[in-house]
Amino acid sequence: MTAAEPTLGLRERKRLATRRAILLASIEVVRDRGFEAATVDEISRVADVSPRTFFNYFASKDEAILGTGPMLPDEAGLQEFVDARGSLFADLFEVLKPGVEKSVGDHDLVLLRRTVMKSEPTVAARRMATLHKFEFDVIALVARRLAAETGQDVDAPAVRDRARFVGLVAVAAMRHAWLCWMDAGEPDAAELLERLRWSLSQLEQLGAASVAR
Amino acid sequence: MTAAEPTLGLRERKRLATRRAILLASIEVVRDRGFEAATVDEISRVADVSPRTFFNYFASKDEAILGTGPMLPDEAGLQEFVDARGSLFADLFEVLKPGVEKSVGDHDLVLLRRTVMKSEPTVAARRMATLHKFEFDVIALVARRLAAETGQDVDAPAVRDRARFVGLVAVAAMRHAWLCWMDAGEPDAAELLERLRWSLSQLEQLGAASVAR
DNA sequence: TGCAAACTTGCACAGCGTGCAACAATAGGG
DNA sequence: CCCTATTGTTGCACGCTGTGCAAGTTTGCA
Repeated sequence: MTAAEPTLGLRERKRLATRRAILLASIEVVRDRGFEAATVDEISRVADVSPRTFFNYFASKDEAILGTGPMLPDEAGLQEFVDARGSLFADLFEVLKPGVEKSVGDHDLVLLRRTVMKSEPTVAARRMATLHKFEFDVIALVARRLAAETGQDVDAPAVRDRARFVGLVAVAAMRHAWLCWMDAGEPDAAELLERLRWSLSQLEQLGAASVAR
Repeated sequence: MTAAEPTLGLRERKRLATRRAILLASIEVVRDRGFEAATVDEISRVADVSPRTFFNYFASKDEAILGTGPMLPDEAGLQEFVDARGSLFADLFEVLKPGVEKSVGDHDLVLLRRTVMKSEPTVAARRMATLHKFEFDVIALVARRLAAETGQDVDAPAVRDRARFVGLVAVAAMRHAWLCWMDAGEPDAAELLERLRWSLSQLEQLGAASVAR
């Protein structure tokens, strides 16, 4: 589809296959044995690689089980957001969209992760740490936008403060969308995006709103 | 001052002293050696206890270095919030207040933690995981309030959804206040509380607001 | 004084994660 | 087809985290 890889070399294909095998094995073992009892030895055995190879692909057991956090687009996409002048949160939706879509790309992985998250609360807790870098990036991005809007410096205290607030709150809305999506058991990315758009839009109506209908 | 402990027994006092010695030693070692290089053996040596005793007080190295997350008040305080009918976020401030005050009670600890947080980004990231349980509790509490307000069940989908949103956003505001407070280098709890009140109140004005003055 | 409960410590052990060096497989040109 | 450089895999040794257990020590209390 995306004609970027004419024919991935054998080496590349094997690497991707091994990586995916370890990812799937990790979550399967956690599902079957529980998070605490899941060992790298067992995961490696299931994935059919040596324990040493496991650590060639993932820096830690957590990384394989939890996955990495979502990502922001490249500089071009970021600049587009900085220059946009729509509603702040509506524009944020557009810039968050590709990263969210990508993070739920592997269908099997998403389904496995979901069952694990529900039964293993410690996994959900640890996953939070992966959001920290993402939050940091979002805050920096919002600061760029606010600085551009107001002509102030990105390091101006007022900009920093406001960007932090907007960034943190936006990521909170993103997590809200994600949690509700997981809860509802919807498998597709489309529903997640719709929920994300809705959650972000809700931020602008926090003052007026009460409980939903 | 707080006349709750007439005279703490010798045993109790020793326990508290040991606990605090380990806490301080942990952060000092991290400050001096860095987070990665800080070992339990070294921390125990500085705190003058055996490594085994370290784990009698803290379940993990992280717990000693990161501290536990903030806490909600007891059932009486919770019920007060559930029954209150002021602005939701203003009432939330009141119920969050005691936990926040307590979490920054030990002055030396707060100052040490601050310097460590600034120089060791991995510490800040790991600290996020400690917020997960707190967030969960806040969401459950907000659900109780919304259910009481509307006469619906706490498990009604609309209540769950809205409580999740309000809870996540409120914790985001709390983190905003905390981060700005750390940044500003203000040592007292009073400033933190003022910032918390302000951040929570900002939530209600997200739609209208732009960058600060 | 003497007993019970609680605390500390050493020891053995399983698991995580890394550096290193040997070995295997692939890429790519002659 | 072969040779070589590059890249990936594996075993091994090692240090660190965290736990169960049992022996020894300190405190609480009658």
